[in-house]
Amino acid sequence: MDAANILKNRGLRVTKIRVAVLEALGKSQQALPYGDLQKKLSRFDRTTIYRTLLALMDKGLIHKALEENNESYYALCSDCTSNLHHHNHVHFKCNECSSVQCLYISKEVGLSIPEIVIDSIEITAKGTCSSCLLTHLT
Amino acid sequence: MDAANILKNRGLRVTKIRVAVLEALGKSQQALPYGDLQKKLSRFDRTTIYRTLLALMDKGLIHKALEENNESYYALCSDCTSNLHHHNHVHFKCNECSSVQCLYISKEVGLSIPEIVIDSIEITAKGTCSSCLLTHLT
DNA sequence: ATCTTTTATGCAACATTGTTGCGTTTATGT
DNA sequence: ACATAAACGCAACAATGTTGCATAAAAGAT
Repeated sequence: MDAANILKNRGLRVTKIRVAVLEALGKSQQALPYGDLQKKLSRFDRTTIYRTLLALMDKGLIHKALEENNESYYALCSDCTSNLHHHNHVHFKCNECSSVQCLYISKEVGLSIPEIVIDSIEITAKGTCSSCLLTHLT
Repeated sequence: MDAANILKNRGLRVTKIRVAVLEALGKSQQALPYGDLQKKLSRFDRTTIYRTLLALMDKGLIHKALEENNESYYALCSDCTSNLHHHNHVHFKCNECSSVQCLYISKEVGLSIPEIVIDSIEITAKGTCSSCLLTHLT
């Protein structure tokens, strides 16, 4: 399904920047930091970029994969709806190249703590990504 | 051990703000967001607060428990050294009161993904804290 | 296709967070 | 008490994120 129809299905108007954001995140295998998005979308106003990200997050089309050192990394959602966000996947950040990606592995972490109700659990793994590992071999 | 000796043991000079930060975090059962620290430490310059946090993090005395919505939450480390940071505990954020705390439960999450090397795993749980649960009962 | 209404955009202004350079002050060992 | 190395306060700056408002664009109806 193309970006325009994805937007319509969530009750969002089809605008250039929304399509551009979805396509930018869709093309990338990785989550994109805000700075990268701003560079790619420099023809749009910064305010508009922020509002676009908020709108897409609100409708469950994208999510913040990671927030670190004041950088937010955004990625497409795989199976969120407007009302329900499912993010039971793992986020991975490479310590060498700082790339962030969503690992779609099912990882159920059972946690139960007395006197506390746990609704969701986020897992962030850090290490070395495949492309950085490859460059080590040379 | 008091704050002054903790600082000396890590090769840090004992200054008012470092003691104040350690005591503020030590007194609180929760991780403190930067904004709260700034309020508590308003007698010090903002720059100094930032540099203090960096110095204490560098020596493994405190850590960022969570970074969310551009707020960093800081907490004391339990068993980090200058060289080695152990953060294999769980961070918990209450969705209602936004409080953040470190849960010192041992939770080993085994994750292995082909072509990727994983060094560390961070777990953040979200839900309702005990004090918010109590207020629901009334 | 044009009109109308609702929504989104761009711009300006502002708030907050975080960093850097530099002169002054403070902590520590002698 | 003194010397020196480190930390502090201040000013300036950069980046991120938000808000209000006038203008422009999208979507459905005519």
